[in-house]
Amino acid sequence: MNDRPYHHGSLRTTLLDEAERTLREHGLEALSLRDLARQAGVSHAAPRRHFADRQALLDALAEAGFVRLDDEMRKTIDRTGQDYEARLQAVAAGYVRFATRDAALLELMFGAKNAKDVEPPDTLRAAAERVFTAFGDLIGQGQRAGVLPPGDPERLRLLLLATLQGIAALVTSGRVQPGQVDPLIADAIALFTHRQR
Amino acid sequence: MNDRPYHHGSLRTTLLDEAERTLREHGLEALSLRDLARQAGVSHAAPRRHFADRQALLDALAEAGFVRLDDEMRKTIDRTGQDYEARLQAVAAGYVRFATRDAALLELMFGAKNAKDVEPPDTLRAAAERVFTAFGDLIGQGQRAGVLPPGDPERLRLLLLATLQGIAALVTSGRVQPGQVDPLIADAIALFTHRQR
DNA sequence: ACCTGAACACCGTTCAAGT
DNA sequence: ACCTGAACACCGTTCAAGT
Repeated sequence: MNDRPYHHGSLRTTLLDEAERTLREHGLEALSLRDLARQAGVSHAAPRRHFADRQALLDALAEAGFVRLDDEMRKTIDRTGQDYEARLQAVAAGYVRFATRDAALLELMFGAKNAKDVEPPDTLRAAAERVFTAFGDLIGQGQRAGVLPPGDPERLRLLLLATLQGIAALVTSGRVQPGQVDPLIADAIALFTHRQR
Repeated sequence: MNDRPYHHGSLRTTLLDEAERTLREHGLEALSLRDLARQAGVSHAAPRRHFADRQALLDALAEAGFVRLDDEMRKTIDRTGQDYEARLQAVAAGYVRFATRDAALLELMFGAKNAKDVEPPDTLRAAAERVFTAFGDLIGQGQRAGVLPPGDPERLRLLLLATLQGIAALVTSGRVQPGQVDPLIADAIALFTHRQR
């Protein structure tokens, strides 16, 4: 512990990893720059070199979150076969799982509280964009497959995103049990595909 | 300012009102007990008599939020006529308006971050319950009117709630413009009522 | 019953100085 | 280029004491 060299070497990565863990296990309130520095074995002012301020760290976390979510989504799409409804169900379930496992991170990603007057950096916006594009592609596939109704794909995309986001919020707040998630998603998809149940 | 009596008289209410305003205008981060005390013209330790700690104030805010939301919902229901779809649209729009106007408050109400290990007080749970019951009633009306599909009303209620919560989240995060809200809600309701568009 | 004032242990942020 | 240490202005929380 004390034989650490003067230069940490990978402080930025260490801070981000540790921050993501703290966020997941103890929430945003518990995330302190001084504490992260302590865990990394550097002085409290050292993080300053890598993150201008606390918000910069949070933005970096959000961006990494979008990158990971995008990754997971694309992997899920690759893994599923040609059955569109099964694919949609899998992607939706994956999204909700991410959102509930990393609820505090998702809040950061959707910036409810930081969006007061500060603009998110371009790299964060771009990472978010990629996720939304992936959702758009998924909608397009469904429409071409005739499983989703025709019409403005943008509206369908927003509606699907809203539904998943909402289901995740209900789980996070304890109003829906994790076991209810998959049937709830199936219900939601049934609405979209106009299959009566 | 300085001619204030030793006993404030209505400190609790003053603190809550001021806190709600701060929450709306500057977000949760900006909410400090010491600052509230300062604005109320009392010492920083005075709020302690009314709120055991910061979390107790946040819980009280959340509870007041549920009470107000419940109030608004019931008023909206009373105001609308017999056209069920119009009523549903009005209630949904009202919910989303509340959620976007008081986004930080809604986060408190749905306790994403405080739900780490602390249990919310009974009064808060009860206030939340009343809102969810109102939603359940609304679903029941729709099913009896034959506008909503039959089947488990609980699932429909969760799905509707999730959709509205999700739409609000998209607005709050700036991914949906306020002007897009009403059409988006209309789209969502159309899905529920199985009207093709 | 309600509020004050001092005290304690934390923060984020800044900046001159060290390696 | 990267990190330290002291300093500053804030927090929430506690508690003896005042009215």
